[in-house]
Amino acid sequence: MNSAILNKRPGRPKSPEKRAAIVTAAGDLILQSGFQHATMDAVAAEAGVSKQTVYSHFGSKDELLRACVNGKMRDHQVSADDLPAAADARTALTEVATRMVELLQDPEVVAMMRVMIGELGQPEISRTFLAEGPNQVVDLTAELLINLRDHGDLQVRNEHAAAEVFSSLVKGHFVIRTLLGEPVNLTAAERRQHVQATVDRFLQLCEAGLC
Amino acid sequence: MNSAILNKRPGRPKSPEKRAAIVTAAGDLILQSGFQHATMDAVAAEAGVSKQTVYSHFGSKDELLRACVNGKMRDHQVSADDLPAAADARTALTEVATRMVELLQDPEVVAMMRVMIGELGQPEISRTFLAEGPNQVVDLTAELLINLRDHGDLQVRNEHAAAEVFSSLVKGHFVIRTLLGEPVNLTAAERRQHVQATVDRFLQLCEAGLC
DNA sequence: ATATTACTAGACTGGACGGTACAGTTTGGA
DNA sequence: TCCAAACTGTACCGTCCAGTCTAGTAATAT
Repeated sequence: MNSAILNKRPGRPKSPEKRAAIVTAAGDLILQSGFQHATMDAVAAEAGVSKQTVYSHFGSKDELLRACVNGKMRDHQVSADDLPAAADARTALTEVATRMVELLQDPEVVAMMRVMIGELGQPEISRTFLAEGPNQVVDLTAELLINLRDHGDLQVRNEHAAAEVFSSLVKGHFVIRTLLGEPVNLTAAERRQHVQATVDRFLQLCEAGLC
Repeated sequence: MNSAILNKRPGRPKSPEKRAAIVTAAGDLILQSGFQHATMDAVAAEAGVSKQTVYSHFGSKDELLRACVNGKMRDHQVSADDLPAAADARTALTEVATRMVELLQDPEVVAMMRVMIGELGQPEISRTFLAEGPNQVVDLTAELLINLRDHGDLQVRNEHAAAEVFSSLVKGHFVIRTLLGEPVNLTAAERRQHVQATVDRFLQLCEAGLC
């Protein structure tokens, strides 16, 4: 049935497992030590696969890396479904800020940002990353702010500017430090404290009409 | 006199001009297209100098790059001298924010950040950059806040946390966008507007006791 | 069973690049 | 003037790496 649909060609089909192993290996290597350190030989070895197999699944290193980045982006993608439903501004914003902090502390996410920033080479890739990552977060936050204004207890002047302020406050000085290699290890308590302070500040700005 | 001090060795002295040309060439190439794209051959060609001369001034590529980064850092260094003297909080903060925005828009600075972030290779270099760059800015801002509290019209709870909030607000969403390759072209008016909004917000937070 | 394709293992090519060697030229100090 | 060292130019070495080739083996569709 399905085989009739999936296999139009005779002979041994390509193993999806091997393909997955290759992508995983490449991802690991990239996030471990950057883009150009992930050689095709290393990928093949790490995936437990011959180099030729790598080239049979992916035509070139570029293609493999693109597939790899796309996969990672899918893994960490945020969408409208992630928006909290609470109409109470403080609760909703606290929830969002917490998720944002978690995201920013995720080593995979950080490594990905680092690679994206360092690799000027593929402008389309970093463009996509920006759109699906940071910009997407701001856009979704703006959406949330509109919801809170319309059906909640928040006053917002310019939702997009406000969303940028909020995300800036959440990011704080952590991101740049992490990107530059200084390990930032927040305890759960510190994370909570930062989130709360951020939400307090943002709410204050909204009340004062400065957002 | 001085020649007796400067030249202990016989023979032709190394040309400082060539040394400078090499560093400049390397800097240009690095900022243009990253770290590993600046090959020694390219540096030599760009500097109008033979490769051997490059190696006579700098023992290795690493050494050249270090010298190069140090030079750039000296060029853009901020120090306590840059702190505004005004006791009026709004004036002083506006001035600082303006300088920060200018710094963040400087293509050289951005390129340097990008290189530092992308190049995990030399931890000491990026560590230094962090300390002399972003961290230094925050520290100096904190110093300014103390001055304003002690001799001015500002209330600040925790000067360091406040400085981080301030710098985060100034940076906003621009930095990450720029780093990811999206050109952010602010008109002078937009820059002024952003600075003013930032200062307004920060002052509001201070008055509310949230900084 | 057979054709067809996937896969392995390893040798290989070609180009890029860091660094060296060397022969000859220039430049400055003593 | 003469020596020592800085330069140039070019050839060269070793290494790394993307990508290819080959010969043999394993799996699967017909």
